[in-house]
Amino acid sequence: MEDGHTIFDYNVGLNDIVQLLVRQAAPPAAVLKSKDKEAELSDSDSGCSSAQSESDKSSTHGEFAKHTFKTIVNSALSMNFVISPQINEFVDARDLNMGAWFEAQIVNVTKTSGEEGSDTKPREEEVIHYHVKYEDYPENGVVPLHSKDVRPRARTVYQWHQLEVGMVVMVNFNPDEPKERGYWYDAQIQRKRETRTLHEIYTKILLGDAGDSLNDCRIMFLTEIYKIEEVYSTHLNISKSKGSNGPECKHCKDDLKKNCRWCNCHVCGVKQDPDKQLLCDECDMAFHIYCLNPPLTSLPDDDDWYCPECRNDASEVVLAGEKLKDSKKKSKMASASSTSQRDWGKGMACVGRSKQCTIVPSNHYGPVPGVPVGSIWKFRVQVSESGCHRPHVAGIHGRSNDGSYSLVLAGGYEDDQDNGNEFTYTGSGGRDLSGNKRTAEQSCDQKLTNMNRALALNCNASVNEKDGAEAKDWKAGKPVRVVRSSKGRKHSKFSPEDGNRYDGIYKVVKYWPEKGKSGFLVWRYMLKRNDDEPAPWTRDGKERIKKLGLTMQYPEGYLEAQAAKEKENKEKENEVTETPTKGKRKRKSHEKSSPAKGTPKKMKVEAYKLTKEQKAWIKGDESNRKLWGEAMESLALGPKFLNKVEEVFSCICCQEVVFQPITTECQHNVCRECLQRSFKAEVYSCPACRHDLGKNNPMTVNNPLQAILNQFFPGYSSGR
DNA sequence: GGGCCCGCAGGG
DNA sequence: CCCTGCGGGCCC
Repeated sequence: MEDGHTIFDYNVGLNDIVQLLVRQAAPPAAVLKSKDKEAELSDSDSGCSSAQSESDKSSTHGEFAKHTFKTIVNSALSMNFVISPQINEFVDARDLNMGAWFEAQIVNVTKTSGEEGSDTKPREEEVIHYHVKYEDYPENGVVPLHSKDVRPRARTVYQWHQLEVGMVVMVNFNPDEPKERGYWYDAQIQRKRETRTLHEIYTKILLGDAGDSLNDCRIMFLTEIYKIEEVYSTHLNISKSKGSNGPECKHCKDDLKKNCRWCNCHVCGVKQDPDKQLLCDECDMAFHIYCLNPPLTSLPDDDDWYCPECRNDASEVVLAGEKLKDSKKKSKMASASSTSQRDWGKGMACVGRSKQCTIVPSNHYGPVPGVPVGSIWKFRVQVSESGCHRPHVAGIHGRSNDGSYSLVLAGGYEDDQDNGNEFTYTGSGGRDLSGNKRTAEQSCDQKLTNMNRALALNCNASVNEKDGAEAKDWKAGKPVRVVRSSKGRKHSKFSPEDGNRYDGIYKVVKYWPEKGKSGFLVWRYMLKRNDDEPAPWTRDGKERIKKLGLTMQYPEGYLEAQAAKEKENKEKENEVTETPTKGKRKRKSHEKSSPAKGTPKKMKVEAYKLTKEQKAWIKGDESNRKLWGEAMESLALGPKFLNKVEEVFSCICCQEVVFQPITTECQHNVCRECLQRSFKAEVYSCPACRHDLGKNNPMTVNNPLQAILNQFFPGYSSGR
C-alpha cells in the first residue's frame, strides 16, 4: 500500500483475503543502480514511479506523462545512471538561513569525494553539490547546496480532500505575519478542520537545518498546498535512429508504385520521407511523424517508441510498489469529489457482496432451494447473497419485460396495509433522488415502467398501463418471493423484530394507480400469500422454524468484529475512567457475552424429505452411488442437505454445481464445458485427480445426475 | 432521533 | 454506459 491510499482504493471487499508484506526500505533517494534492475524497480519505492503516477494524476497532458514515464523506466533498465537534475534545470532550492524554498536554477553540479571531508566516511559516498542561482535574488550569486536542499519544482496542487493529517507538503506561510502571504515552507499537517463554512489546516512548519519547527501554524492559502516532488526527472537525450527493416513485403510484393500500409507508413502508405518515419518497437510498423495524431514535429528522444495501437496506456499500468492510478470508475464516484470526512468503512452501509447465489439464476421465479420460509438475515446484503432478493436497496426485483421475482416489505410507504396473508404494496419511483440519495419524499407521479411494470406482469391479466388490472385467476400469476424487514414493524405486526425474513410466495391479485398520501400518483399492488410452507407467524410456521433451527444469520466475521469494537470502546472508556487517582481499580463490569451466535440447544431438525421421484433419480445415478451416499447422510440436516449436495456435486474447475456433468471413471464430476476447455488445452486428465481420461474420451453427459440436480436447483443452468 | 449521503447491484 | 433504489451508520 502506498501513502495516501486506502484499502478501498485497492478494491478490497468484505472478507477478501489479502497479503501484505512490509516493503524494504527505499534506497538512497535519488540513486538507482542497475544491479538487479527488476528487483530494484519492483521491490523498492524507487521514487521515480511514484512521482510519475502522481504527475499522471494531476497532469492534463497525458502524452507528456507517458513519455516521461517511459524514459525513466527504460533508462533505468538500460544503464547505470544517477537520477539527478541537469545543469540549467529549474528547481526549488532551500534557503539555508530561513528554511524556506525558492525558485532557482542549477548552474553547475560538482562531486567531492567523501574522503576529503572526513576519514570515517566510506569512499563511495560522494557528496554532490548543486550550484544554484535563486531566480528572484540574483544578488545572492551562486550558492552550493546539498541534494536534500534541491528538488524539482513543485507542480502538483493538492485538492482539499487529498490532504490528510501527517502528510508533509509545501505551504505558503508567513512566520512574522501568520495571516499574510509569506514564503514556501515544508510542513507536516497536524490538524484538519472542516465545517460547512470553514476549512482549516494547521501544520508544523519544518525549517530543515535553519531551525527545528513551528507548531500549530494555520495555513491561510489552502488552494496552494503543493506536493513535494521527491525525485528529479531525467532528460536523457538518447536518440536511437532506426533503420527500416527490409524483408520483402507480403502485401505489396515490393511494388514501389503501390502505396502500402505494411511496408511504408502505416497510416498513409506513402513511401516518402523515410527519415521522418518512426518504427513501432512492438509491431514494427512505420509511421510518418506527421501522420500521427497528434503529429510530432521531430523524432522523439525516447529510445523506444510505440505506435498508438501498441502503446500501453501507462496511466493504466500499475507497477509493483507503485501508487495506484485513479481508476475511471473510482474517479466518477461521489467520494472522489466529496470533501466529506465521514468514515464509511466500518459498517454494512456500503459493503459489497462477498458471495453470490449461483444455484438459481437471477431471473428465477419461486423459492430458492435451501432457503425455507422463516430464513432470516440481519442485513439486506445477505438477503442478496442468498439469492432470495438480489437488489441491495431496491424494494422490487424484476425486469420490466418479464416480471418480478421478489420484493421486500420495509414500511417505506405508510399507506401500505399488511395482514400477513394479504398486503398492499406501493411501486417505486416518483421520488427526487438527487443528492445521491436512495430514498426521498414522493415528489412526482409514478409511472408503470421499470420495476412497477415488472410487478404488474406477475398479475394474471394483460398489462394495462393506464388503469391497472385484476387477475382472472390470481393463483395463476407469477410467484413473488416476499421478504419482510423489521423496518416494517411500525406499520405491520407481521414484520420480524429484527432483520429480514423470507415469508414465502405471494401472487399479485390486482394493481391500480392511486393518489398516495403525498398527493402524487402511485402504483399500488395487492398480493396474496400462496405457499404451502406455513407462514412464520403461524403456530405451524413457528414450529417449523424451530425444527429447522433457523436463526438470525449474520455476515461472516460480523459478530466477531462487533465484539472487538465493543471491547475497544470499553477499553477506551476504562482509560478515561481509570485515571490512577486511587490505588483501587474499578471493578470490571460483567463481561457482556457477545450477541448469542444462534447457539440453540441441540435441537432435532426436521430431516429433508426426498420425493419418490427424487429417490428414483438418485438410484438411477449409479456411477455416483458413493457420492450420493455421502450426501444422503446429511438429509438429517434439513434444508442444509441442499448445501451438502451443492458441495458434493460442485465442479472442481468452475466451483459451481456441475452443469452437463461428465462423471469420470475415477468418480469425479466435471462440467462438460470445463472438461472440453481442458482438452482444448491438450490436458487429457481428470481435473480433480489427474487420472488419464484418454484423448478420445466420449464425454457422455450423466443425464440422471443432470436431472436430479435440475430438480434440486431448478433453472440453475440458465444462471450460468 | 433524524438527516445525510455513501458503494453497490441490478436493469435498461 | 447511465439510471435507479423500502440500506445503513455516522454525525449533528
